[in-house]
Amino acid sequence: MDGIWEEVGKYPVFPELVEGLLFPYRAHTMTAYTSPLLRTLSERGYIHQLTDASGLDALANKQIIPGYIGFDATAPSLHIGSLVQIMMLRRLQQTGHKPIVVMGGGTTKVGDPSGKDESRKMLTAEGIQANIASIRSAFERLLVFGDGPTDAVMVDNDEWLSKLGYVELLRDVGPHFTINRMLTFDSVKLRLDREQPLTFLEFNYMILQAYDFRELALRHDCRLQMGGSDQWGNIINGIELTRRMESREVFGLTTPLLTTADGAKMGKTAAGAVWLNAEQLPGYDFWQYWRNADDRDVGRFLRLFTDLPLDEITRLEALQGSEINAAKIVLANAVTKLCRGEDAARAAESTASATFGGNGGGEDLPVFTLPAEGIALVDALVGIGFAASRGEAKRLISGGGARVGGVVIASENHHIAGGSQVVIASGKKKHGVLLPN
RNA sequence: GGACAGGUGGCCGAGUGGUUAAUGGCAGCAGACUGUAAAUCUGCCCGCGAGAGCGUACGCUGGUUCGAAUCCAGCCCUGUCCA
Repeated sequence: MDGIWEEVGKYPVFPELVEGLLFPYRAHTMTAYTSPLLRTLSERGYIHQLTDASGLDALANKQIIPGYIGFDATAPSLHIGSLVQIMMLRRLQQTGHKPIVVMGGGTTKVGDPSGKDESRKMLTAEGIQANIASIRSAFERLLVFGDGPTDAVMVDNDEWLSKLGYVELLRDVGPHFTINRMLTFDSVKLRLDREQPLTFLEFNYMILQAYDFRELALRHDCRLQMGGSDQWGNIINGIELTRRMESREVFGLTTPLLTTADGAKMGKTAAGAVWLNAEQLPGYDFWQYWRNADDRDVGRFLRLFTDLPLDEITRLEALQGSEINAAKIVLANAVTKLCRGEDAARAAESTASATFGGNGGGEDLPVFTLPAEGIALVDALVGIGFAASRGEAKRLISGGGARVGGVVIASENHHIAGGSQVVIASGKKKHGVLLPN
């Protein structure tokens, strides 16, 4: 990739375009693209780096582009850190191309060292397959699967990777990689610089991912691999390998590293990741995550994670002061609807407006059983999940953060009477209902 | 296989016999201010216990000591260099 890219500010520049344009062409501006695909991706903020912008633009005008993104199967659900990638596949389909979802059943056995400063524990083959089955549902909401030319397909790279013979792989693929170059990759360098172990197993990840691209080019005539910016190196490897082994030209595109405006990695909260699957995170919490977005993120998130038209988004993100809250509600509703369905979005919104609007809670709040004889406040807080231990619950109370029926409770020994439903809260945002049984 | 350096709470990182449930920073939680935002300030941040206190915890196992994260021995793991 050296020589293709120069950095101007934080955006990559295409030298061949710069010459003709007198000013640095930035990948973020959209004017240079003519294909709906690249125009859309560019306008909505998905593009960070692109291997051959004009080549891909031309190809997208000419044919249906099968494009893929690989997903690890390290957990039973993807979280919203992957949502940009999924949405990008959605855009691909929306603009008339073919999304290929590659589940990393094989590569997850190896483990991608990118962006991780330590190895993660190995998963069993069964665990990986269970995760894949569970992850699948999220894609089915956002992509149309089927047999048509632009229908999405899902494949598992274990299908070909697990059949590879070691010596065969070494002979076919090995000559196309030099250790010298592999050592320069960030994923490797990070570990070496920090003097952290990088196992030979992980070191091979990039080779397998490169092999994937080649395999998909053969099987599905795949022309494009997309991914997060941390995947740039891996993607380039795949492009090179496909060119060298098959003499096929394929393309690569990465998204910007998605962080929130205050610099945090997207999708992590106190309670853990913001999971896409309802089994991992209730719809109300999912909705709240978006409702609580930083002001500065609203426009960006609307473009990336919703299908709202751009002029509408421009209007919403321009709202000033507390009015921006209206845009956040639009954001929360739209994303929740896409990922969880319309009912989930509606339920979450009405619960939120009841809870924060004043009187009582909504039916979407977490619930805990209130025994007839009542319950100690500490136990209720732990039971409903607002505190991890009784000690933590007590600290919450003594810090003035615990409420019963809207009233701050100062006593650690407070006992909630049984018999009638009551809302308890931790702080101003976490609410739950105690229901008599 | 050898030499050297290391393994501390979610992370980073102090601590080299008692005053250490363990400085500090980050992350997190709560309070104030607000708009369910940001920034800022304040408090909290292993478990149990109303409390005095008790129980666990500094890679693992054992030992020395009235007392060990800190000393000793063996082991496991990691890194750097050497073979």
